[in-house]
Amino acid sequence: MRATTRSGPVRSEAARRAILSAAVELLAERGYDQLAIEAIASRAGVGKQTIYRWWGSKSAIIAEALLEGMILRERLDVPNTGDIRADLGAWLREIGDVLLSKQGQGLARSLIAAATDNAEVGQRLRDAIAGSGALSTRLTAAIENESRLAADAPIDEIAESLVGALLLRALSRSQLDDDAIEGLITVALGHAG
Amino acid sequence: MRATTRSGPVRSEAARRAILSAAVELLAERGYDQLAIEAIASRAGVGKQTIYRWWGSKSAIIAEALLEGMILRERLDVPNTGDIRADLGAWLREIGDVLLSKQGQGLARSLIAAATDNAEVGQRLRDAIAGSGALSTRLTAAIENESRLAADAPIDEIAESLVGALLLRALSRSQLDDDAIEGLITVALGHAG
Amino acid sequence: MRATTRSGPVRSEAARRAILSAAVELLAERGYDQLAIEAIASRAGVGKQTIYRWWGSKSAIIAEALLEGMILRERLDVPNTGDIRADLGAWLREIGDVLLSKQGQGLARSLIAAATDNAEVGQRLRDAIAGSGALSTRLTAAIENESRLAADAPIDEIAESLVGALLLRALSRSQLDDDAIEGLITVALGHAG
Amino acid sequence: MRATTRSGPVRSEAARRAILSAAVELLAERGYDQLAIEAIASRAGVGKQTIYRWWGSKSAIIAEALLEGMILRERLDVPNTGDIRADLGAWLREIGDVLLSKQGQGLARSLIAAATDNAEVGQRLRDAIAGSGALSTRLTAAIENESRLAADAPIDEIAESLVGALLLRALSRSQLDDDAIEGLITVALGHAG
DNA sequence: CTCTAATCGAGACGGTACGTCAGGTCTTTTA
DNA sequence: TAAAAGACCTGACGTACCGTCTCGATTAGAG
Repeated sequence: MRATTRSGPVRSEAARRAILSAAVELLAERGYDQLAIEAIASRAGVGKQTIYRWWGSKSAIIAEALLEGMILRERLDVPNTGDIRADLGAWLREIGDVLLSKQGQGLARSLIAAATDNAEVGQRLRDAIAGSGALSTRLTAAIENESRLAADAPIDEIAESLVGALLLRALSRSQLDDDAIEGLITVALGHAG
Repeated sequence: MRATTRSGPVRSEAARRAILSAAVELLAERGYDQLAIEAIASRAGVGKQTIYRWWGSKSAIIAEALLEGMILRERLDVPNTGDIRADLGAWLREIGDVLLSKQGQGLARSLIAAATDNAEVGQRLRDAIAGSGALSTRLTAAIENESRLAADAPIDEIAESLVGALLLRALSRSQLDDDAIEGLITVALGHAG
Repeated sequence: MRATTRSGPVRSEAARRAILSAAVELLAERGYDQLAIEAIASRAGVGKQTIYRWWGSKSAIIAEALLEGMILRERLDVPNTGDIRADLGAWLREIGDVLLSKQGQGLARSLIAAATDNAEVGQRLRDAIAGSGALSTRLTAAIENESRLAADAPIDEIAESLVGALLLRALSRSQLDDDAIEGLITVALGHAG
Repeated sequence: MRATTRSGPVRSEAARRAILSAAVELLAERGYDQLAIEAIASRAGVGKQTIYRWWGSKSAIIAEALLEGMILRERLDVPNTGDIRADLGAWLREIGDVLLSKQGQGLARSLIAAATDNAEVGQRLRDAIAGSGALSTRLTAAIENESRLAADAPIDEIAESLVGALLLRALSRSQLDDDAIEGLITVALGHAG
């Protein structure tokens, strides 16, 4: 008894990449709501069926592009100068520029919109920004080396608070000024009376 | 010199309310993406044009319903027993039930989706939960009476952090368990090492 | 006992004329199918209800305009030089110019379209061109004075044939060249072998 | 060097026929003005886009149905007993029944209405009744064999006169009685004094 | 070196919803 | 109480995409 082995051509990597690229481009240009599968297919020079064969929805395409680092790839690292307060400030400023600036607002809201109809996008978005990645690592390091954070500081919730505040800003279209950044850091790092 | 007064019939309040009600019902039933203007019109027993005459998009309808308190009306008050930590815990549990429970998740994500294409929804969503309303008031009271919060605690940012974290949970479909609630409160109220 | 006299303003003749004029203008500009009651009202500076109060349909407006001679008023007279053949030729050329020329085709087809949904328009169109008016009169005169037509020539049917042929040309968008005019006259005036 | 052949699915003949049939049915039931593309699509069990993909207007559908002989197929032949006068009488009576009778009036006016916004319908309508088809043929035969028509009788204009008269009758909703038929035949076949 | 099966680009198909236009009715204000 | 203005419900318009389904051509193991 043998496993029946498939014959015929194999999935085209070129098509896959073209689709992801087209999707990312169009997401930036038009926003998630205006992003049409037909437009992706056309831009990628691909038949619609090739998309439907491999992805179940447009949010799944975005999820995969996110996973491949084709969106939000750079500038999400938290610096580590030894001063957690300064580092968080720099990071918030950086990420605020990317996500909340005039040009970037669309992107942030597009990703949020994608997350609303695909759990995986939500997860990956969270991971990409707050996740096991850079932010948590930096906070952990701060506990050990900087004694500014209590040893039992709730790292996950700190990260969530920061990222959640960013999300809320993106939704309400408000910029992140210096005072707000200061305030958020104060909350994150503790401010008991 | 008088202002020229328009003659002719006046906007129908009955139609306006029927539209808002239908929109709220359908939002809960189907979610924002599946919410069709035609369905609202049909459920409200109204012509589509009557909707387009007064609102520019479906998100504008949601924004108005939010303003009228037709969504998220109840259970958003923060209790005041004199113990801010306990009160915040109760409030988070309550609101977590509304927004993150099986039935409620749709609502939270629907509101977020609506916010992604309408700044006003974003603003009002923020106000409705974190706004000048209950949460800030309770935190201010805590500063004065409970000496758990420093006098200069950044109240707005605390509220933003809490609400943002809730929305982030809604996006990534994670429940709010007791540990998470504890963590969030610790962040909110300060936990310096 | 007195007759109860109606109070209040009486039908506005100004409005009536404005409506007919606007209808005639728009009929010429846009054609019957594109002729909208709302456009007539707007152009006439009149409320829609003022139209619906007095007319049952847009074709009824056209019928009245036709009756008032606001359409097809001029150039429909048949000349009478004593030579019926020459006179019919001149008349056909004239009317052919009005109804079948580039600019006029629309008018002819518009009137035909109006006739398809209003019997009165059909009747009046026929009367206006072939009717008790000029054409029949001229043919009758020809019988008496020119002995080219038999005394019992079926005048009504001759007129019908000529006008019908013109309308048929309008429908099939064919011009009326000299040969066709000759042929029609030959048919009209008799040509037995 | 070969012509590049399109790949992909091919036009559905079933859909095409269903659309034409539905259109013809609805034309008879409701008349041209009340004929809605949506109703055709629905009756044919077809998406609207499938109609718009292949036809530019509802009149184009009627034009094609006319070309396919789905309308006015039967009973338009002119009999040939050797007596042109009798034959034309029979034909006029026949066609008058079809087009001008209570049931048929709608059809005649519907076709005329279709012709007013589509040149092709006008042409085909003319061809179907007066065209190179039966009527002209019969008249030509009469010239050769019956010596009732002069050799140079203007056949096209005779046909036009007859059909035009029918058109005018249809527009003015008047029946075609025996006297009128006699008169028209007299005009058609010549009656010089 | 064929045969077979799956992939690909293309795009037609039955649908749903869009946002707009106009129809005919009803309501309000002004004259 | 007619007339202007215009809101209302209805229904159809023509368009954009949806997700499914053919097509014909191409391509890579299996026999």
